[in-house]
Amino acid sequence: MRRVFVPVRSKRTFEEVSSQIKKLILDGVLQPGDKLPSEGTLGKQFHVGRQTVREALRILELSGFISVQKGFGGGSVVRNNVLKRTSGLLLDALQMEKVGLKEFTAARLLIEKGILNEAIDRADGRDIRDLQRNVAESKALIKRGKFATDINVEFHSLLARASRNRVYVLFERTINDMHLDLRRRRSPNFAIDQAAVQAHEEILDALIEKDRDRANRLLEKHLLAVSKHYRRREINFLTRNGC
Amino acid sequence: MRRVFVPVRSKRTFEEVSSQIKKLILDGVLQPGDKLPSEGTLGKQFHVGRQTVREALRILELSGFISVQKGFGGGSVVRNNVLKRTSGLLLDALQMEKVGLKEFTAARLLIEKGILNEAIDRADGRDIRDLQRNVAESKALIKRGKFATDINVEFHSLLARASRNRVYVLFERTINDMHLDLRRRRSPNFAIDQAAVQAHEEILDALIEKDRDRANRLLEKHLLAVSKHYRRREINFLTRNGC
DNA sequence: TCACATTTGTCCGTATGTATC
DNA sequence: AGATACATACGGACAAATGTG
Repeated sequence: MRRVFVPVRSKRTFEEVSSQIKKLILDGVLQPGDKLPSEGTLGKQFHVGRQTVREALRILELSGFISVQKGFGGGSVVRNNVLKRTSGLLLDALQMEKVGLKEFTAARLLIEKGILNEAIDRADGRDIRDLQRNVAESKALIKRGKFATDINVEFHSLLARASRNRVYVLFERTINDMHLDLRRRRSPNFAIDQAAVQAHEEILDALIEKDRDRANRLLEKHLLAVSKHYRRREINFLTRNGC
Repeated sequence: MRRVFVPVRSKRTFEEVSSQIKKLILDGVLQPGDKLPSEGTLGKQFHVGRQTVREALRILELSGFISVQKGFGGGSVVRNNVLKRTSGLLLDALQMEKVGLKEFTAARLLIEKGILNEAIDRADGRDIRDLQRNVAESKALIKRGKFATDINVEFHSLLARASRNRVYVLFERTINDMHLDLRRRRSPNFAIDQAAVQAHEEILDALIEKDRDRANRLLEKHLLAVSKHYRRREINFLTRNGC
């Protein structure tokens, strides 16, 4: 016998408003691109004040369900940025827990390997072309002596997309956000960008040839090299003031 | 050449307020349990109105950085619920994307296998005892003809904790939330609970004996059986109105 | 370039509900 | 029961942004 009594906690008004709107979005009644009424109009329709509406909109905005713009023709528009927003919050969560480099690397290895194996099975011509273009662009940057950090990180996002699994995409985005946060804490390093693009090229070759073992070996080597580099630099990972 | 121009977007006042408080929390200046000043006091200190403060607090509350209580002695208290909140938002994100059972199962397999392998290396006596107690309690429930869904789900959380990797813990929590959401859509099923606890017991045995191959085989069989059960029942996974 | 309308952003004053002492 | 301190909620007002004519 479980859950006979349901917890009685009276919802605050703005919570009621936000979950009503959220339900409409999840049910597909409101779709991305649809414009919500203005704050004042919403207030009248819900019979609540404008302040209440605003707090509800803040929640929906932070969750990525809507975006808000000021000015003439502005207002709230339904979006599908929930995934994007969430990865930012995940980063906060892991910062709060002061997650270390070892934990991050282990998780990254697992996720990226899973992605790679699915991508080998599922990648189509377009995926391959995008990955090749990514590597080519990165190599061009490197050749001109420029940093290729962002574009190298994007390689992994493209792989995730090729896996055709949106759960992977979400997890990978989180991992990538953590990674970018890590990169941001150190001075740009050309050698690591150079090594990364070379590794990516080799991994992509193995993927195209569907050589699973080689691809996994290369990926593991690549990720461990990156991790080792951070450890050598003694980066305080995911902490702000070194504590 | 990338990112020469940095996006200029003037922060709204409530965003400025919330990120200042958030930074204090992440830096450890404000710690869980600390009480924030009242909304009015905060407004005076930041030189902003109370509504602005309230919108900032809404953001922090949704993110899990604070909790707010009404009444005498109430107010905002610093918390560490970020991880907990985030998994709820992840669920929203995946609902929004209408993720299917196949994607869910693939991701679940990957994460849980990773967790199991780390747990085999890292679980200490206390972890083992907790897992054993979980299985024993579940078996007792089953024996008395009662459902053991919640406690069976908890088995996987305990495994995640034993992996000593908080990134895994977070991902596993997300997977578990999705799973519970799935279970909630169907009538309780005794057979699946019964099969699950048996699988858990076998997996735990293999874990204690550090028999990696057997543990992985058993886990895969267990998770695929669960997935198969849902597919047979033609559950509309992670969608609300069957579309 | 200059109003103008619309909508969000922000502030203030006030009243109510709620939980603790 | 009453006083207190706080969040919650409402309505009014003005500022700022933004597109239109």
